[in-house]
Amino acid sequence: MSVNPLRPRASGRVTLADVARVAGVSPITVSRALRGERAVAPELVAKVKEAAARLGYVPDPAARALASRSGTHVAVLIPLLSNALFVDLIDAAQGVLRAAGFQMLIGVTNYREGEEEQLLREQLPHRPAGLIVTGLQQNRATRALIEASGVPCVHAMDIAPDKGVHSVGFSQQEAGAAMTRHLLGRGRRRIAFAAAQLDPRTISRQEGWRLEMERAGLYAPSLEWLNASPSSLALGAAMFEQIVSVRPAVDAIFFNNDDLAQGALLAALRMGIEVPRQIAIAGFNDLTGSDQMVPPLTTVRTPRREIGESAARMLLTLMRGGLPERACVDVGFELVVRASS
Amino acid sequence: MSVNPLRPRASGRVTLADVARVAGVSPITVSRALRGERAVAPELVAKVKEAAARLGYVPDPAARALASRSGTHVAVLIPLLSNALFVDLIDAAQGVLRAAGFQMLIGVTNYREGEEEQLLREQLPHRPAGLIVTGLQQNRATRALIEASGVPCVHAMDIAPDKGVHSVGFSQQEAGAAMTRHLLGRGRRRIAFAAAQLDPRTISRQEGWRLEMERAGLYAPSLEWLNASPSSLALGAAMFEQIVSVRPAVDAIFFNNDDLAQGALLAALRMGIEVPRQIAIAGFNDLTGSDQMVPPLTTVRTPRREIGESAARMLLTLMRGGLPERACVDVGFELVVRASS
DNA sequence: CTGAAAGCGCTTACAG
DNA sequence: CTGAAAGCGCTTACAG
Repeated sequence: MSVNPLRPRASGRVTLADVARVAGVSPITVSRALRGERAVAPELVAKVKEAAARLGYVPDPAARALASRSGTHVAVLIPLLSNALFVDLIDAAQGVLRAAGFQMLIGVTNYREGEEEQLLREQLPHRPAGLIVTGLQQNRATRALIEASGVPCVHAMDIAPDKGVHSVGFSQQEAGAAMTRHLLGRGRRRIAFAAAQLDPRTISRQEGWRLEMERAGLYAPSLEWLNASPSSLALGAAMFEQIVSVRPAVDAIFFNNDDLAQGALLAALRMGIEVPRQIAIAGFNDLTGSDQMVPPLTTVRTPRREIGESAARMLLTLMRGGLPERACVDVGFELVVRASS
Repeated sequence: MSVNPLRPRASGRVTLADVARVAGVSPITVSRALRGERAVAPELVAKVKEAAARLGYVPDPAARALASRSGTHVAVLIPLLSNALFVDLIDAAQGVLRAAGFQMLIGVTNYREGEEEQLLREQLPHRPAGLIVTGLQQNRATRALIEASGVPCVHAMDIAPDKGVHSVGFSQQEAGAAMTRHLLGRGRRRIAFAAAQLDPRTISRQEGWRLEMERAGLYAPSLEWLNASPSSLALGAAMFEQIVSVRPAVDAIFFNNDDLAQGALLAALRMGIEVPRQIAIAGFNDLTGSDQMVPPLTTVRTPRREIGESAARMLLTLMRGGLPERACVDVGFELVVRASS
């Protein structure tokens, strides 16, 4: 049992002090050299880095968080893990954040009222270095919490051009309008809007649809089919069956999410209804499988990975005390026209 | 600017010491009373809790982690976020862990060689209170890391009845065998096994299929269709087209994951091949939409939420220093026979 | 059952 | 450019 002189502490863990001893400098100099903070003589930096590497030094995040009052992790709040949309978002953000040395803590609200606020109250004591939240519709208390914490925060998925917040996303309303214009351009007149979940982004898309329908003089409340249940293929199938039976004159349905539209296409198949000859179907998000449907689904491709990356990068800038080029990044969207319309 | 006597610290944060002062006890007593550790006089506990509530005291996780050498979070390592299987797993585990006051940190390996080890090297310095990893096939270095860290660890998805590890899952091989027996029972003879990703659990299922086929005297290497690409509907469609064109005599295909099988069903629809009359299709996992397919998909329902919850509960026991009733929990699986077979 | 002391491993704020 | 001191807010280990 010989004691390795390079690892003097019996506790096992190599600390800053160990590195300092080996490098022949003070602990604070090691701290500064390793973080690249303030000016440290280049030769000392080299000596410190070599010593740290030799000892296999890994900084203790808990000690760092306690001393600096800011952790090395970012908290990300999303509504759902069961929607590929948000999974893509966090997966992309994760990549950027991790490369920069930040951990990511995921909070899921399940679209529950007050859950975002509750999660924040649990998260904030952990001193996250940054925050990414979904959408712009935080309640009063949540906004106050964020503000008071002083933790940099980026809003993902939607954009707020004027407000004093940082956001990355695209105009949900404009996307809803674009799909509606496409269907109108194909000669469809009685275009139903069918949605589930009814989150703020859904409502924005509905607004886009409604404005275009009104402009075309075709809007009617009976074309709106809203269901607050979670989105799913089964629900889409059920909504499709209901719409075609109650309103046989409807000649197109714009579903608010691809899973609904996929379910509708499968229901049409079962019912022997020809798409798009008898009725056009459109979706939203371009989820997995939409290109494989029979017929392939017309939809709006939403660049959620790009949103995740861009939001993470913006947050990185804010966490480093910098100012992002723009406080609001519009990544746009893409109409994907396939055979279902 | 009057100073609130209940919040003496200018820094804003309410600390243990503040609570101790108000309750008229020492800080360590507050610590013990709040954690329910060791015996503290009931009346003191009440006084402390009241003071803590009045001051709105929230323990600082960083300070606690530094002092106790153990964090208040659990690290969970999964292969992919884009597979609903793992999302369900962590979502369920999250619920149990959060209710017990633990945060959850998610690491994604993307099935990359060595990535699990790398993630662990990043995570362990954060002193997680516990670990949940996917499967049982960790490499040597990874197992050594876990062992040396002393952090309690539960393996999810597969089971290890004999080994000295803690596991929650079901027998992947037995599930593969059960589906194969079902297809054989329906009179199918040339049952192909089609798989993507080829992770250890896929290989186990293949083993189950192969053993049953051999027992029936029907095994042939030409029935194995393995593709290391990620699983997707598009890949399932492509594999289906290839199999029926190269081996027209195949009368059933057992796909290793539902997304492949869903893609195959849609491809059959496009090609005008009748399922199950001309060929039977079976999947695995019972993912969203499988019951909506045309025809609905026969599959194996895997209780991943139950696995997540059970693994989290077992870990909770271990983290509290207890010994779980059983080191290996088999949650089983369920054959779901629908019209596609 | 309760507490005074020491310490976890860093960084901040102040000097020089 | 470098460092000695103090402190972040808890818990451990030792007494009594």
